[in-house]
Amino acid sequence: MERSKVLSALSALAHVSRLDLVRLLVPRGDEGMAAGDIARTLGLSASRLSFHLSALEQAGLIRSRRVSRNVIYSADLSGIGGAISYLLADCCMDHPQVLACCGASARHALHRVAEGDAAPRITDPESGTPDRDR
Amino acid sequence: MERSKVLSALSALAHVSRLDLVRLLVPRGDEGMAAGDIARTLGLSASRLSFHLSALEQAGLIRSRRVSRNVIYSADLSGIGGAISYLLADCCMDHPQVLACCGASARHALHRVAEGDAAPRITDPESGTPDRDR
DNA sequence: TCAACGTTTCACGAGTAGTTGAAGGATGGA
DNA sequence: TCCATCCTTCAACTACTCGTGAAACGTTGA
Repeated sequence: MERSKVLSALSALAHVSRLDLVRLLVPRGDEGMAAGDIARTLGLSASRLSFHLSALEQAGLIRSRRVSRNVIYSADLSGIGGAISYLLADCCMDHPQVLACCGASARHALHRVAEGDAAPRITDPESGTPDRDR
Repeated sequence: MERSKVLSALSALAHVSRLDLVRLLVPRGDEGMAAGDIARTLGLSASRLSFHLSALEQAGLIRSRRVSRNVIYSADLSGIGGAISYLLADCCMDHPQVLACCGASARHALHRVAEGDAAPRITDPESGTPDRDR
């Protein structure tokens, strides 16, 4: 992941509403959530939500698709993972003390990953994602 | 780690000079680096550097100590790790697809951590550091 | 005590991000 | 075609962040 992409991802995440947005969308996976439902859940005005959503989308952390009248937003897990990965690997050089802070739960989950329980595709969005929107 | 702390850590990292600062300091471990040397290395003015350093310190990502006339800055690895850990665990709920993006090296390192080989050596300065700018 | 050095703080101007409310598309149903 | 609904974009404003240069601060050695 390029540095400029990581920087925009970090500044996108450095806002309480947008962090809430990601927290809300990640567990919902590809199913996602309509913008209106998100606004009601988080108590944001439509225009403010739209502003934050487009910031996150431009940073490659979420994606959108239109379904009839609604626009469904879902987390871009590889984008989020890419940013975290940059911090761990390129920025902290996988320093053991940093990794140790990532806790037992991650370790657990990583074991699951190693055993093949991971979600199907992890591939880079740049290459493969075409045109679900516009 | 509290949310407000994570938010300030993220916005501290969301700046090219400060990301460079962390990248510079992490491989130097506790040994750290004097502010003047950092300024020369990164080509920053003294006042600008001081501003960025105090932003990082307030966010809990680095720490400082005075040694004679110099102020030595070093990475706070648990602070950095705590912020990344929040992103992985609290924000992404250790989603396997996010963890999968963190790459083979982190997985390797985490396995080492899980096996109890955690954090014995922290300082590892000149050996393998890929400092592109110096 | 004083000068030199390394670092921080301050004041200022410029640029950018965040919020609000209103207006502007896109879509679906009558 | 018209209207309601859902969402985005725009304009205006405020608040914040960034960068520069100058001054201030703390430490050291003569």
